[in-house]
Amino acid sequence: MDAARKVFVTKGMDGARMQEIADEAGINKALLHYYFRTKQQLFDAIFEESMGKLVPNVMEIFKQKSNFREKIEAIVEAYDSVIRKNPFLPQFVIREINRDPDQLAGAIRSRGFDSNTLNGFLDEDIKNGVIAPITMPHLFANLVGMMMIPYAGRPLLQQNLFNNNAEEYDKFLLERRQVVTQFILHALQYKGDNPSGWRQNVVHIF
Amino acid sequence: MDAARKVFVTKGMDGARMQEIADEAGINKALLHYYFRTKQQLFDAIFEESMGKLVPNVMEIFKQKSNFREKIEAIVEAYDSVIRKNPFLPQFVIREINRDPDQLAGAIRSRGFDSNTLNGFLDEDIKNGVIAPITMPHLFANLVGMMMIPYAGRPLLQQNLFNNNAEEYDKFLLERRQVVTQFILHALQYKGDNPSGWRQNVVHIF
DNA sequence: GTCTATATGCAGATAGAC
DNA sequence: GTCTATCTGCATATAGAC
Repeated sequence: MDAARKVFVTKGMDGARMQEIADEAGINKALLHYYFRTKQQLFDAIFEESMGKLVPNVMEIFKQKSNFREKIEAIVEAYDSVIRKNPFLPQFVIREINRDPDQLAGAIRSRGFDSNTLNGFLDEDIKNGVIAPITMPHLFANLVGMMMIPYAGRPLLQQNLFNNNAEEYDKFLLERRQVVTQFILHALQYKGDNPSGWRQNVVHIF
Repeated sequence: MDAARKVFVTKGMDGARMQEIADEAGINKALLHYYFRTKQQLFDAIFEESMGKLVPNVMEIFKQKSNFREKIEAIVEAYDSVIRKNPFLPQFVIREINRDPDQLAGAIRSRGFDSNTLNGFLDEDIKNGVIAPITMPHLFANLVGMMMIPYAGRPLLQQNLFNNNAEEYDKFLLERRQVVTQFILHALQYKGDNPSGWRQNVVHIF
C-alpha cells in the first residue's frame, strides 16, 4: 500500500505502472496481482483513503467551535496539517476526480457532509453581524482554493514567483496557514464574536 | 488541433488515445501521425497553447492600470474570461505540470513574468497605505486559487456543496468574479486609492 | 494526402512450478 | 506465498498501396 500510494499519487492511475509499484515495494509483479487482483482495485483503495484524508470533517469543527475565528482557524489548520503531510494529495485528487467523476459517489459516501447544516451555522453569524454576508459555497471554495493551489500548482508558482527556488517556496508554504486565516477574517470584516457597537457597520457585498 | 485539444484537455497525456483524437477529427489514425509525427509532439503543441492562455499577461495589466481596484478587477476578469471559455484548462494544466514539471521550462519561456517588477508595484501601494501589507506570492496564490479551484475541483465541490446540481453550480461560477474581487479588496482593507485620512488605520498583519 | 495493413513494444493479468 | 515464464490485448508508430 505504501508503494502504491507513492506511485499512484505522483503518477496518477493512467501514468502508474504495476511494475513500478512492485519495484517500489521490493516484490514481484505477480505477487502484487496476487494481493490486489487488479490495478483498478489497488487504485480504488488508495483513492478512497486519499479522499478520506483530504475531506476533513468540517461538520465536527463547526459544531465544536462556537467562535467564528476559531472555526476558520480550525478548518484552515485541518487542511494545512493534512496537506503538509501529503503534499501531492491536492493534485492527485484534482487529477482523479476529473478523470473519473463517477468514482466520487463511492468514495464520498459515509462522509456526512451536509451543506444545509453548514449553511445554517454561517447564516447565524451573518444574521448576528459577526461577519459580512457570504454563502457557504463561496467561502468554502475560497478557503480550499487558497490552501490547495500552492501545492497543486507548485511547479508553475514556484517557477514564476520564486525563480524556481524550492527553499524559498517551502518557507512560503509555511506562511500560508496564517496568511489565509487572516485573509478570510479580514475579507469578512470579522472583528470579534460580540458584535455590539460595530454590528451596523458591516458592508453588505456578497 | 481542435480534436486533440478536446481529448488531451479532458483525458490528459496519459489517458488520451491517438485513435480517439483521430475519430474526433474524422480522419484516420495514420493520417494523424502523418501530420504530427508523434503523440508527444501533438501534445506539446496543445500544452504550450494552453499555458499561453492560462498565464495572462499580469505585467501588462499592472502597468496599464494605476488604480489598485482596477488592477485586481482586471486580473480577476482576465482569468475569469479565459477559464469560462475553457473550463477544463485548470485541471489540465494542474495535471500536466505535475506529471512532467520539466516541460514548463519550454512552455513558459517568452512569457515575461517578472516577479521583481510585480513586487515593486505592490510594495508601492502598501507603502502608500492603499492596501494592507501582503507579498505578491501570497496575493497571487490567493487570487489564482480562488479562481481556479471551482473549475479544477468541480466534481467534488458540486457534489458536496450543491448536491450535484449542475445548474446551481453554473450560477455559482458566474458569481465568482464579483465575489473574489470583493473578497480580495476587503481582505486587503482597500478603501480607495487616495488614502489620506485613513492611511494610519490599516492593520498590519501579513 | 489518405487509406489499410502491419510491425513493435509494452502493460495488465494469469499459469504453474516451488 | 513467492517466483519465472507467458498469454493477451492494446497503443504508438510505420510501410506501402492508391
